[in-house]
Amino acid sequence: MITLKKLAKELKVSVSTVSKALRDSDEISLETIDKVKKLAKKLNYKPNKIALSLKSNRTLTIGVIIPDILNRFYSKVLDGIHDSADQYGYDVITITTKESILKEVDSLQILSSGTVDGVIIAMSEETINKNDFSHLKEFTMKETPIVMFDRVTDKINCDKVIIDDYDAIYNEVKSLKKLGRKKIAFITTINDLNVGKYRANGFRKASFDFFGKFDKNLILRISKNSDIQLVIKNFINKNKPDAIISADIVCGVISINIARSLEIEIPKELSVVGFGDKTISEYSSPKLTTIYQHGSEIGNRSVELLVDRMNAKWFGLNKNTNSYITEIIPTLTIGGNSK
Amino acid sequence: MITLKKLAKELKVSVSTVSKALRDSDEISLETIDKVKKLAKKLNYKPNKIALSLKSNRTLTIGVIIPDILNRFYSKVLDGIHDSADQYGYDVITITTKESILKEVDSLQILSSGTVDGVIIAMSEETINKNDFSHLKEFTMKETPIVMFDRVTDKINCDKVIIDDYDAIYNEVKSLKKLGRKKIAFITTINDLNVGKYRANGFRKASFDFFGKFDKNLILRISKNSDIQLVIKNFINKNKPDAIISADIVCGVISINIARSLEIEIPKELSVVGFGDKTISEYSSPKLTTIYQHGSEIGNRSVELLVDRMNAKWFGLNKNTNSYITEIIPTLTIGGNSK
DNA sequence: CTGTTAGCGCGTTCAG
DNA sequence: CTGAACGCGCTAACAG
Repeated sequence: MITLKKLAKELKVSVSTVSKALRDSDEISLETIDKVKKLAKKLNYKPNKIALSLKSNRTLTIGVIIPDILNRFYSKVLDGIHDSADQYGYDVITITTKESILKEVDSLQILSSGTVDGVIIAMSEETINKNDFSHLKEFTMKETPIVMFDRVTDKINCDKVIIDDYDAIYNEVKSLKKLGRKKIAFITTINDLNVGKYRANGFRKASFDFFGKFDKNLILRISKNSDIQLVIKNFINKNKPDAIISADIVCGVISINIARSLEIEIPKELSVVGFGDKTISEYSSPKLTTIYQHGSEIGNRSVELLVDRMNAKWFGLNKNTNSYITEIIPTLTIGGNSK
Repeated sequence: MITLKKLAKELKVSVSTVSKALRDSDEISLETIDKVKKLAKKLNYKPNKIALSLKSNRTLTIGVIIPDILNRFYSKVLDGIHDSADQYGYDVITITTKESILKEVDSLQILSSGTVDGVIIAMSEETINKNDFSHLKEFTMKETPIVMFDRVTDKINCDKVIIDDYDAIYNEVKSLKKLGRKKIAFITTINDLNVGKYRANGFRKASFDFFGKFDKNLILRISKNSDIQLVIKNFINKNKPDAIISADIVCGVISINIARSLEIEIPKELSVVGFGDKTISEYSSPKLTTIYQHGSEIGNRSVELLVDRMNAKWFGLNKNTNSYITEIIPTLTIGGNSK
């Protein structure tokens, strides 16, 4: 590794002269600057980030804690985080909890030993179920800023970024009704998550508002280990809905394909709407009507909020420490089969 | 931030006493050890990783450079990397190149300023197309070990982990023939990638070996911006294959759904095989016959190889510096529609 | 214009 | 048993 010391030795000057020369200090003669820079370039000198961090107490790295990197939504958010972080000059260190609260606690520990300047987190399923946020509470007591997204809780005071799950579904029911649909079903595999509940609530409320009643037979909750394809097939056969809203990212596509195999015409006899993105919608024919979650925007905004907090900390910019922002990223329904 | 210094001040002892006490040194009285540890626990003291790194010249962090985190294959590998890295006690910092050689060069720069102990990389598409590996060559000259996976090149000397793309397709043709298929088609959207070429070559060779000829009309190369669904539909109508092998992760599922919409019975009239994983195969009905890439295993092995090199560097273990390993992870075909 | 000194947080000498 | 001194690589305040 090339260090200032080595350059200094080679040039027979002091370390600080080299340091200053490389930063174009006007305390150093142009001649020396030139000499130093030439050698630095030749030996491909790179200032050691670790040493810089130790001095400045900033690592220019942010930590991201997510439940699962294989979940398409989270990988989209992560992608957005990467993009924005890159723009602001931050590196990203990611840890996945696999939905375990234990790993979440560990992750927070790891990140609180000075490796990152800030943290972005979506809580694990277990954390939500156990309703135990003590590790997060503890973390917010420290000086490292934290931003929560998607899986959030009122119990923790910090900036948050979420999508309007409730409204997304509510509005979907509304426009399906406008298209003349009369028997709208709701299929979910994520009812134990907050987001899943919000979406189900949106559906229930909309059913009341637009149809005057809510038929609970039209909600299909699928448990983790069941044969999704089979369950949906039976459900469609039994209930014959003319529209299906999927609360998650897979059931929409599956429903379309099942319906086709049952000789149901889409969108004539059945509209299918679900969360997803462009790639997901490609998987079915006709394409799924997709509620686009703006995963990358969520990532972008999370980084921006975090950067604001970090700047406030380092540069003492005017940022009210006691008031936190909860930002709601709207969903968008595009394309597909329901027109 | 709680430091040794603060603890020392609080307890009115010297910094080194605190340091030793925390590490159970027998130079320190049990009484003092107890006192120190109690306070450390109370204040939740965590040794500063940055300072440790500066001293030891090790960061216990590995850097990962991948073309795209939204690509399911790479996110699976990344997941495997996370798992193994975690086991070995390493953090993971990830950078995505978005298939740009420029970003790849940058990424390597970023990671070579002391932030990571080792690097795992899959090259960008642009790097491969331009055939320009100088930045990688340069990197291998430094002391930071590097492991390449999936997108690799002979030009660079380092450990590598790849899958047997050629054999995977070759064997697939073989078993489809065994099932009585006579007109096997090959659909690809990734012909400009090495892996795409290997797979196409496997198909070509197998066609010769098992059918005595190769009909190039049965290879469908789809360009980036075309309407995949439409192109495949026309292709099937025109060529009427009785089996389709998809070189990538999307065309298999799409083909099944298109075929169904054309009233083609699967698997009776048409078998469809493609790369993917369990989730992907759920997207079609009947399910896709899936060539499983073992993404996580690739990640696991990459980390293991890297850890070996890093250990060799730090602890001088017996590891031949001049001989590098190329590990081939076999594919596996599971389930689906072709029986 | 250049060099010396100090200090970021830590662990490891070496002296008391 | 305890503390002072040193060095990891770097910058900044202070001397010359």
